[in-house]
Amino acid sequence: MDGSGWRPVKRTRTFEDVLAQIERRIAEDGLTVGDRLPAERQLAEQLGVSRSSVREAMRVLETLGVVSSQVGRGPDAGAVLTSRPDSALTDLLRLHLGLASLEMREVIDTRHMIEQWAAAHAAALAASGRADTSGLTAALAGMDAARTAEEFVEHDTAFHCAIADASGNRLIAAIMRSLRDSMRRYSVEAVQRLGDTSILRADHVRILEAIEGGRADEAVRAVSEHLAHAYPSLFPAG
Amino acid sequence: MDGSGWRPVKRTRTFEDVLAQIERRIAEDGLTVGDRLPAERQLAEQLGVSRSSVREAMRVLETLGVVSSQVGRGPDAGAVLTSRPDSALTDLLRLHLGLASLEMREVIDTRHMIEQWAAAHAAALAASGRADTSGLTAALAGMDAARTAEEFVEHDTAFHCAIADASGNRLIAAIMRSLRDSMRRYSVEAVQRLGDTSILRADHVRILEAIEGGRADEAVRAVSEHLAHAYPSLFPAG
DNA sequence: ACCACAGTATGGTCAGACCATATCGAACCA
DNA sequence: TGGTTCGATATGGTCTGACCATACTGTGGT
Repeated sequence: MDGSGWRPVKRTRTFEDVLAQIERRIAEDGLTVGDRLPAERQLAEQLGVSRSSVREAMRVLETLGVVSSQVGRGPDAGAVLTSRPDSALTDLLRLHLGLASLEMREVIDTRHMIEQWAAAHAAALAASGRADTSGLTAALAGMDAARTAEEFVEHDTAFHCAIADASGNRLIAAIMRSLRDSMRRYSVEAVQRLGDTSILRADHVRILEAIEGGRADEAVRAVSEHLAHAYPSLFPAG
Repeated sequence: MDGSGWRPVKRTRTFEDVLAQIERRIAEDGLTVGDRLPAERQLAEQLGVSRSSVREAMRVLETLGVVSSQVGRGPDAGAVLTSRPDSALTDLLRLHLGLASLEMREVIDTRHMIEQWAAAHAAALAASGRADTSGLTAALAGMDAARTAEEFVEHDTAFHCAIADASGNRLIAAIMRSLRDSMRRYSVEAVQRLGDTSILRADHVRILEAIEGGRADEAVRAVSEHLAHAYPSLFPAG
């Protein structure tokens, strides 16, 4: 070890530096959704790095759902700040499920937790007239019109995501969407195994009425029993 | 429109193609944590793309906590499959909070939800002797020894993350860790405002005893009242 | 007023070079 | 035989410069 001091144990890669700079600018300049970042070449020159490094930083930001890149020219082109945590969470779940570092059981338990919370809070908001339940009835109609398990699951997903939306918490809604996206195949198989969806329909109506009636406890119970109906193998005790 | 078929509405960028190929190989070859991906140059040649595109794909995978890159040579060098969803989630939350597309209230409500769930399930596991609560007592001791709000919050975070770990759900534990990381500053301020931490300590003991005693309902109540004590402004009704 | 077309700024991609790091291996010495 | 030294090599990290595809911008002609 030399006496002139320590070099950091972990080197800082250039793109990480670029990331930090961009994050700093977002905070200092108060940038928000819709604002544009400088062009890649311009950013590279400003920061004294190569365009490759800037691009790698952009890939990270894009992966995290913070920017969206558009080619071409004009006001809509370039890297625009957005807020799409959904796809980031979905990718994360899908890849970690693929690596077998997460099990489906964990995903479904998480969904169960969120589902109950969202239903309770949506009901509480509805009780004071601040919940939008139009998406729920629309999804219900979609399920009735569905001709395949895939279609059914699509609208079922929309129904449950609408509950999360109605709960007023965007983080929980984003997690819900990602959970449903990453377990789509599993859900389709569950519906196919079940065959008859009339029980699920009755559950959905019960959930919807509990939420619109502002009865949070009843909504939680309804959600819980609904999941037991949809995945009987995971909730053996009922 | 030409008669020879459609071009996709959305172009597929090269690095997205690389990502799909890598994901396919993970699934087909049954790769898992600890396995190595081919070297960047080799992968580029195999897929017929430039190294830049491979590198951008690597940045994405690294961002999602799926690979970890090491320079040098030997068995540990190169891109190794890992499973670190925590930092990915933390980055995601931090950036979206920075963009003001998420509010602290939403984060704390989510934490409240997870905290209750984790406490209940940790208690249930403890009732059948399958929960490891050693991390809880260690964190408790750490809080007693803390001399600053920062130190206290650090061990407090460890305590609550240990509950999530003891719940046996890695996804929920990862979310918990990310939530706490992204609200660290807020927690420190809350503790400083509070001044006296003896109430929090009593809460923690109560939570720990409820979990170790396998009393899930009591654990949920204890957690809820604990959060009300820690953030009185957010839970006005008690 | 409209349209056609060249100009241009943007991201997307590639090729090739060089650097820093860490291991491997052979040559060399004790 | 055993250890050390030092070059070879494989790896990711970075930079440069070029070219392409895309989509707006502005100009000029009708």
